[in-house]
Amino acid sequence: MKLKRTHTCGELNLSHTGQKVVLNGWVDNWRDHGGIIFIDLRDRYGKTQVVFYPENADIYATAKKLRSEYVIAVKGEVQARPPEAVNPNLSTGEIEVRVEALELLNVSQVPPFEIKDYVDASEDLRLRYRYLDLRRPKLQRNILLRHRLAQFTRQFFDQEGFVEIETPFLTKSTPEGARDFLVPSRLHRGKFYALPQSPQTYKQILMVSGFDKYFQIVKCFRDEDLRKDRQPEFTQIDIEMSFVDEDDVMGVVERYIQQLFKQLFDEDIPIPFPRIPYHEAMERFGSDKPDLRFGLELNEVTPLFSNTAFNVFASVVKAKGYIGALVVPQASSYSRKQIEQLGKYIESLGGKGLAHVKFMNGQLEGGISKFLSADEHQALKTQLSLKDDALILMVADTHREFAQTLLGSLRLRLAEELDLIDKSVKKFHWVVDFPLLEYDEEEQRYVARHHPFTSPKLEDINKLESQPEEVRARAYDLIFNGNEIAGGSIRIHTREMQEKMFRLLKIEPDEAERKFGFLMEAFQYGAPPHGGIAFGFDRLVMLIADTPSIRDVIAFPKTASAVGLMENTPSEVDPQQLKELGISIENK
RNA sequence: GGGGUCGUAGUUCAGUUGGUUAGAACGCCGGCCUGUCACGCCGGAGGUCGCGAGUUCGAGUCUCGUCGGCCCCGCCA
Repeated sequence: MKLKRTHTCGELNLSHTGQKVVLNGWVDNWRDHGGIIFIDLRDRYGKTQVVFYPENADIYATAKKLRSEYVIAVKGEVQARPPEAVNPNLSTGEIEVRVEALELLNVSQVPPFEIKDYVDASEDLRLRYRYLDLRRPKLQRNILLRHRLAQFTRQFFDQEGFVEIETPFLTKSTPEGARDFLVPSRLHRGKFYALPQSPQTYKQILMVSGFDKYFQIVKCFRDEDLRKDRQPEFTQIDIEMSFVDEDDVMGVVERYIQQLFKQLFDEDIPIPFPRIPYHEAMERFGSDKPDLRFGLELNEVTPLFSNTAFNVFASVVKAKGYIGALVVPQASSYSRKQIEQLGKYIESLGGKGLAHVKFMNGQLEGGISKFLSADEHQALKTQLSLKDDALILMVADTHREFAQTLLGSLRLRLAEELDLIDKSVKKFHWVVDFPLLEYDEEEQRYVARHHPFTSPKLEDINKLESQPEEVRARAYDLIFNGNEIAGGSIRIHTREMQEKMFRLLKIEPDEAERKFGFLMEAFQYGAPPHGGIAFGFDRLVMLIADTPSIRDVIAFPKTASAVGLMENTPSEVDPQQLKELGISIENK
């Protein structure tokens, strides 16, 4: 390549007029006027219009053949555009480059879709040709934002005295939590490494080592089903600190978020963030990650129906279940069909159904109103402070939290349909006081809600054996506009407590020893009290980039079925490779 | 594992009650054009209607199966 760039395609302006410059880039668009030819040259910094005149026959002949996505180098003089030809939509729109030399660096086939932000292509096609999709300004902006966030993160935690330490990817499979990705060992036939679900145990051991404040921007791997905000490999900002309690960890995180928005976007985020106990979040919003940008809170109405004749509610009351209501104001125009759709939605989530009544002209009508007594009408009216034109949506289920979750999902859907969310608002808050354990019906035992290294609250320790489900954890989740973006806890740091926890989880002592013996052993050599948190980095970037999918902020993501469409992963391997590993494949 | 939804030209889509030769826009190819910038004008090529069965005189359209994309439930300490 003879012509090496002196400038990028985004930086030239009137002040460069008269200068000889060289630009390298891709043909974004071409306009051949017969005599004069315009090319928009594109690189990641922007676009610059270059002009070919017929004077130089050789160059002009080559220019005639230029097509979309050809890679070229041009040399020429920066000239001011005629006033009527200035393009105000382009940062370089006041100038153009009059080409004196042209080097065709590479041609391109006609791309399978146009590399333009205003041209759509299906996502599978864009994933198949990810390198072309990544040429688009929109995706480039996301990737560059991700880069800036990563750089800010390193700078912030460095300034706060944190040490970035790498932990292994070839780790040990653990019984609790997500399914592991396994890596067979060639040197130890029949044995496997596991890719880390998170560097949890390593970072705790680094605390035992005295590193005090650790962070890492690190890949994690979980072999579970995907969602629009979940990929099998994803990135965490992993943080751990010694000699701290909840307030210290939450404090660092609040400063991090505040400075992030200040430095990157000059936005002021007030701290500290509100803290909402888990129980309250469920009661008021039906979610452990409530979106606080709008109201529409849940109302429990179970007691109103203690003697109801309405069978559906009566059976739920009898089973000590939960009946809750959402009151949608000025919604009497909701059509029968729309309400039916909401009912189908509840059923698709596993609910038994959605009951509704309308409040018009001072009384309840429609829906289930005819099954309710006059007293019940009055009680609903009073307790829900009903005003005319309200739509009341009710869900009942024998399982209290499940019913609340259904209403929580309905609440989000209604907010979307009724446009209740002010998208310019940024709401950060903590959810705290999570239950330490939850009962797993399938496994017939308690499992850790967060993870088995989370410390119980001191004041609840005496309930560990008597009322395990009552014990609260020293855990905290950070919620941003209804999305969980970070979660962490104060950890257990003594062998005794850790053993007790494993016993509660019905993990046999010899299994605990095999899987976590190294951690418990480390605790015996002066483990400091410690705690930490981890951010879902991709999710954070996704929310800040305001894009609907985590795939939009990952250079090479997988599809919903965990397939890499560009490189075709996963794929079969050479039988010789399997032989070396001592692995044979069962018939499918 | 379960549910929903989509699949028609290179791309994004339309396609009526099952009925003649499946359309549009953009892109692509050829021609014309010296101030355009999502240039313009003229002409042209381009289709295994995802795949496989079935119903029917006749299927892009209906039925069943299957594959793939996306979304949700389960799952994700």
